[in-house]
Amino acid sequence: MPDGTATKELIGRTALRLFIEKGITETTIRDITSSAGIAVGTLYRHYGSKDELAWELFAESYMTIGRELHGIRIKEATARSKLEAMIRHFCNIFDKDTAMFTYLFLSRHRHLQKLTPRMPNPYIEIRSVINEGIRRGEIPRQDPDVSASMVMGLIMQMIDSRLLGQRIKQSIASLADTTVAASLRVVEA
Amino acid sequence: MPDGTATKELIGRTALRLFIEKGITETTIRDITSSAGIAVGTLYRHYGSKDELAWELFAESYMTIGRELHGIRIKEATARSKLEAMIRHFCNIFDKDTAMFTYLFLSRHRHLQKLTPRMPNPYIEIRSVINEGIRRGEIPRQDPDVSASMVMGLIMQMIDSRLLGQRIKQSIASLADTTVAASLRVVEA
Amino acid sequence: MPDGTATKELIGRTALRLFIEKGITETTIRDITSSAGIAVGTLYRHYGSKDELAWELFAESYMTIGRELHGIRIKEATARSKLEAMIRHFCNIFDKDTAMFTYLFLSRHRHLQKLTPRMPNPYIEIRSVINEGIRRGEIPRQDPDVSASMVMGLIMQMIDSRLLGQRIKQSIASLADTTVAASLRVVEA
Amino acid sequence: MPDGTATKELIGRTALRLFIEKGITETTIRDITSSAGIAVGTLYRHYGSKDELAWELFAESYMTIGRELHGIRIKEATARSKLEAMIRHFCNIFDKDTAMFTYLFLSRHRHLQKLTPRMPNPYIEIRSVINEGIRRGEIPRQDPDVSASMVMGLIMQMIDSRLLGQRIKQSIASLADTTVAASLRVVEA
DNA sequence: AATGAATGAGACTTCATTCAT
DNA sequence: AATGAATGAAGTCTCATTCAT
Repeated sequence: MPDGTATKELIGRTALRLFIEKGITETTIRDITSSAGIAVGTLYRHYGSKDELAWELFAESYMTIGRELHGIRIKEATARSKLEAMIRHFCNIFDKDTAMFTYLFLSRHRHLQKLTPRMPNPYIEIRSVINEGIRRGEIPRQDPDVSASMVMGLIMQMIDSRLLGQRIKQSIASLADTTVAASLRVVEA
Repeated sequence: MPDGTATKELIGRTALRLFIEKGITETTIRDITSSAGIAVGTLYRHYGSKDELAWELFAESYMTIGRELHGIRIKEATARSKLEAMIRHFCNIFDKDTAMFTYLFLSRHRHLQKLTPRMPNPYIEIRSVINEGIRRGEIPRQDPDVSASMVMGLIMQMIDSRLLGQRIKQSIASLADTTVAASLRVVEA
Repeated sequence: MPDGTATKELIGRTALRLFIEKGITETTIRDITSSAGIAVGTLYRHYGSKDELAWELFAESYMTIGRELHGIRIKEATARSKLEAMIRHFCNIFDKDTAMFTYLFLSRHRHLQKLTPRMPNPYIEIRSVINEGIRRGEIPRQDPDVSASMVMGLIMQMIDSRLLGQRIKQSIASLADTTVAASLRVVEA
Repeated sequence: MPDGTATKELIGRTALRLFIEKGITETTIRDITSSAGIAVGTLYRHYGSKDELAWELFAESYMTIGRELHGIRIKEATARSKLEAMIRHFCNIFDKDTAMFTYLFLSRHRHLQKLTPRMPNPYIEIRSVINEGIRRGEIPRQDPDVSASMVMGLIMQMIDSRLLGQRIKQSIASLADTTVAASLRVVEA
């Protein structure tokens, strides 16, 4: 029963790789289909347009991470342990699905404005951790948006460094430790 | 009255604005020329191609900032004062020429690999500050590349927050204070 | 229970409607099958191609009308009564199966050259009426092709007016009277 | 001074010919440009799209004829002379620019709904002649819309006969005489 | 220096048709 | 008989670049 699901996944996987390698605009539909070994028309049976393909690839992963961070926030007890678990989770995802994570990182500016408040959202989860930490007296009073941004900045930079890959050769584990430590220092003053 | 220069500057200014608004690939030569009120052919008298225009716009500003940070590094006395002056310098540039800074931020991934080691380079300057700080015992022993990356991450995130402009409404001055403080905490442990 | 026939008719009916609404070229196979609630492959079991479908729909109705007009020509006695009966017959068909008639009207230029002399043909019937009328002295000597064309012109225009529907809101019955009268005046001089 | 006007006219002329020969939808952009001996991009410098090209070709001629009929209506004295002059004018246009007239005839259904009430309009002129004729007692009381439609029907059929060209070989002059006579009979009862 | 009409490769997308199930 | 995923040729349109004026 060739229900097409396998083909759709093949297309998604192939597109992801090419979008990362060359950029979304620079990747043509024919790049994707010939790389995937399918006909052009087949792509359009599964995705309405190139834009829709790019967006679906983004939104799916973005919301998945949002949901996972939400799970961590609920499960862990303290602000410290939540933040640490979240950052380590980012590292795990990066290790397990570098391509997906890289795509999220590189294409976020293109897609961010299409997100609706209802969608699961990693940034909101981090801010909530800080908010709750302040309320419980675990961390000093501070602007939760500024702090959440800075924590995100540290994580993003970790990825940036790996992607450009020129300057930092650390293992992802040691980067995790360093980033956790830095994040806690930034948040706890 | 070298009016060729004025035209070239007009083109550069116009292109910069459009590149930021729509992205480089999404901006057409005709977008630029009609916005600037000139003919298509005129653009090609001043820039060899669209790629060259995008690169020249990037490299010029990137190297200027590199030179300015170099000046700060030489002038200031301590690692602390150097880092603080550098971050405040970034804020000043952002205030004075937001468009240029935004363009650098958004297009860096496209251009970074074209940089040669000989070119003035903001990142190198920050790393040098940390390196020297360690050697003089002003800050603890640490991986200068990791630390420089994290400081850059904080600065980049500040810009990111302003550009997406959804979450942070702080004045750039107050962001400067916060970023300086966070950077020092990250570096000094 | 020959259910293949029912499906074929469903396809024909659906295609007819869409061909009228959007034009033949502008109607896609998928438009037809999804409108009819069947699979694409099913259409091709009943019609060899889209062109064949369009032609079959045309030819079937065109020849039916030709045969009916032939019946009228044989049954009625005078040129006057034949012409009147024929025009009223057109009006009846229009009322009973507007879709089919509209399709004939709109697609005739595309199909007319595929007609062979052997096929039943409404125009030939009208010309024969005029020819016979002249021979019997019922109507003045005149070019039967020109006159038949003009009578067809009046009928076609009646449909045209209804289809574009902007200018004439008369009931089809009252249009019949007027058209009959005008046709007789055109033919009888 | 190659201002491009010549090229635009060349494109229009070529497109008109092909639209008539093959139909609008069936004529491709490449058909037009290779027939005209120009590049694809050149067509798009002069016409925004294929639809716009088809419409511009239609509207221009349609309104010109509307304006010319208006001139006739004002210049001639009686309903009879006006109608006769108008029908002869149609014949003259057909002789002088058969291609344009043919195009108007074949593509009218596609374009008619884009006409606005403000545009010069041949049908309106014919109806006005009948309206005024009734008011002055030159022709009997009758529905001006129905009569105008029937006159248009006779004219259209004359073209139809020439285009399909199978049945009528009369010179356009003799068709004019016949059509004038028939029209007057239709209108004057 | 400036102009802008012309170029044509190449992008995205559609759609009639096939065929394994 | 019916299904619908897959095909790929062909369509429309864009756009960086050139060049005669």
